[in-house]
Amino acid sequence: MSNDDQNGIDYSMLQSRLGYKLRRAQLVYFDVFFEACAQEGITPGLFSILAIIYHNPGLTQSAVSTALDVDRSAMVAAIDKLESMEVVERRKSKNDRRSYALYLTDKGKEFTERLNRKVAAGEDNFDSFMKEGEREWLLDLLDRIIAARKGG
Amino acid sequence: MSNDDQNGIDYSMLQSRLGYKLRRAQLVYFDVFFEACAQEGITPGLFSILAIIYHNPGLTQSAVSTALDVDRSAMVAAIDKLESMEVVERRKSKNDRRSYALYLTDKGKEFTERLNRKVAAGEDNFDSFMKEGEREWLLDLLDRIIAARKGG
DNA sequence: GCGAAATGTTTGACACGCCAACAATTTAAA
DNA sequence: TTTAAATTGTTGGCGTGTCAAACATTTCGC
Repeated sequence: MSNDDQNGIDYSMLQSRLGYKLRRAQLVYFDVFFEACAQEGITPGLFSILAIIYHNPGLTQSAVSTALDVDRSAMVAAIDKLESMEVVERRKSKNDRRSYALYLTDKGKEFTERLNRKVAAGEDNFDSFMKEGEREWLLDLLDRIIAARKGG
Repeated sequence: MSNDDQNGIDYSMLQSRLGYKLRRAQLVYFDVFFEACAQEGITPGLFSILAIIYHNPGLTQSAVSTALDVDRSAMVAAIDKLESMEVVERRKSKNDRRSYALYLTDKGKEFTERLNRKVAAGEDNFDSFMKEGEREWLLDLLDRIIAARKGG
């Protein structure tokens, strides 16, 4: 077995580096993910926000940001954009006058469902190299990696 | 089976999205990778460059950039830094007066080997949640994903 | 020999993550 | 109850990384 690719480059030191391989593989799937989202005029990051709000209506911006593990300052421009697209709305919370409760509009719900179908189809369309059951196994292993984040 | 995490958030739409899970997992391993590199005053991107030059001495900057799938303009500052650390040197190519041939210095070879041990140890130290043989399986599957990049 | 392509390089735009502030508000402590 | 500490949304700055375009020098194809 060789450590060369088709260009004759020796990748020995990177061959068994999960950090490197995960990055390259993530870039590949990001393209798939991105292309599906772009068809609906949106980015993968914005889709993940919609996906969270869809199943968790009423969440605050901070709650969404911690759910997705992004900085809450990044949420401002994101919700601004989704609100300008009329798929998300900020409602003033009665309990806490500091925060907003986030909801999808009717248009937003339909938009998110269509987006979800498109993204899922885009990924499934790219799974031809996977053997039976491998996808589920991969998702499970990735979950374990994510869960082991802090001092597993 | 629930789609909630420990905070009671419903992740249904993201639960089986490889694009999302790969990104999260990559972030986790990037931290491991980054920490190991930081101990030697370097970044994961610079390590990958060293790893390529280590096993492929004499490569041009463009060859390294295509091998790592990064823009060749990004190579300039990277090699500048590695040269200032005296681990890499640009030698003028006799055949092609446009390009440089990249080589590791003796110091650079030792540096890269120590770095490689540290990065590998950092990853192995984080593999406790993996079952026997799972790591090889994962690396193989990631390779297939990367190889399927263009029109799989 | 002449036009096309490659190499290293610079530059500018753009996005993104990270961190530090800040005002308004809520919570906890004394 | 008064006061200190924490939270929320928001802005701004800084560093990074990506991407595209341009450029001079040099090489390659015809």
